[in-house]
Amino acid sequence: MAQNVVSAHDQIADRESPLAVVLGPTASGKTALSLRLAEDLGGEIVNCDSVAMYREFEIGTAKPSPAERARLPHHLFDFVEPTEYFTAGEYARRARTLLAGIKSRSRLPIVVGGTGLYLRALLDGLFPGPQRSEELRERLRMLSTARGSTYLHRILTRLDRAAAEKIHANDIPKLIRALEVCLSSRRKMSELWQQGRDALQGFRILRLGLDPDRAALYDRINRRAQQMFETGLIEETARLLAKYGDAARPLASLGYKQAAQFLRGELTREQALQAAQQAHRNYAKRQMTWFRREPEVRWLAGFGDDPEIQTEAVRLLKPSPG
RNA sequence: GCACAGGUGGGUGAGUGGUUAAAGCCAACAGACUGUAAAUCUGUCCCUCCUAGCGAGGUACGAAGGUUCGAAUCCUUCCCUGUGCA
Repeated sequence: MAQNVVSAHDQIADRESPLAVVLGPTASGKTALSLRLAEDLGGEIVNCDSVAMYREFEIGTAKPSPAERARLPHHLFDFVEPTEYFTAGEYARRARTLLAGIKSRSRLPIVVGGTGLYLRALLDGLFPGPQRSEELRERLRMLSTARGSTYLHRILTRLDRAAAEKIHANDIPKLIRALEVCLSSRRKMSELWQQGRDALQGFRILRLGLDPDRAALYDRINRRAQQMFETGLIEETARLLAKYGDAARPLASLGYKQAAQFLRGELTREQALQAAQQAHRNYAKRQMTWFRREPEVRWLAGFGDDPEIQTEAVRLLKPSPG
């Protein structure tokens, strides 16, 4: 059934145009696959990788190289300032605007990335909740430090029992968001949830998922992290630290965090590398857990830079004749 | 060769006679995720069986013996490892 989605929709709804999504864990070859797809099918790349959206974070994010980007249009890379907070909601708005533009040019949008929440925000939408409030969060964070996360959970239970039951008492960030929603909207978050999500309209979505062998993936992750260290990740981190201090948000993310620990003398270079490799592996695992739940994914058992996988992917995306 | 220190589950590392199949941490595996998400959190984690439980049985703290109602914990010998002295 899944294989017929393209042709079936072609017949029924000609107002819907195709949208390709390439998802998969870090280092699975999403970039390589998306380039091939874009070139074969006349596509434009739309990034869905939260850290690659930040300016000045280059080596640790494995962004497509300038040469690769010169081959065809790439969107939503390098547009967030390092000190800026960026969110899934903001991403969804920008990406949707972009998608509409690509559609109007009759090109194939190819959304590529590993950030599950952002992808869901784009495709399925978010609930109609308030945006983040730094002041409120600051107060909640202080409360959490002073009284513990269980205390936050108790407050949430009083404000919104249904939401509290879904969030574990130890999960501080999610507790803070739920409290923020309840307090600043003066409504229960669980009620706002029931209003549903604003799913993306006007596209028939074709999800391609990369699912390489786990051991091979971990091996590739290790090598790539080492390569990042050898090709200037530490220098890049030092530059960012000097320029922004801790204010640059992605400095807390994979690779950068460990490079910063090395620079502060908390780890040796070797320890930092091993910790970075470990963090990338753990991340890949979490991504797989998220994407397994993604609906209607055509899984490809291999890496995206494998020509056979690419050919299979192209075939899946091409409308079947007749 | 002698003298100390030590050998614990995939790793690290507690435990020094009895609620100990053995803390905690890590890894691994599985899961959650509705505006910080490359974040954050949860579960499982010796083997087998089932009526799936704070259930039953079997193994287990370098090895082999011993003491004891009872040992990872005490004793003996042996084997390894580190450090010091030769």
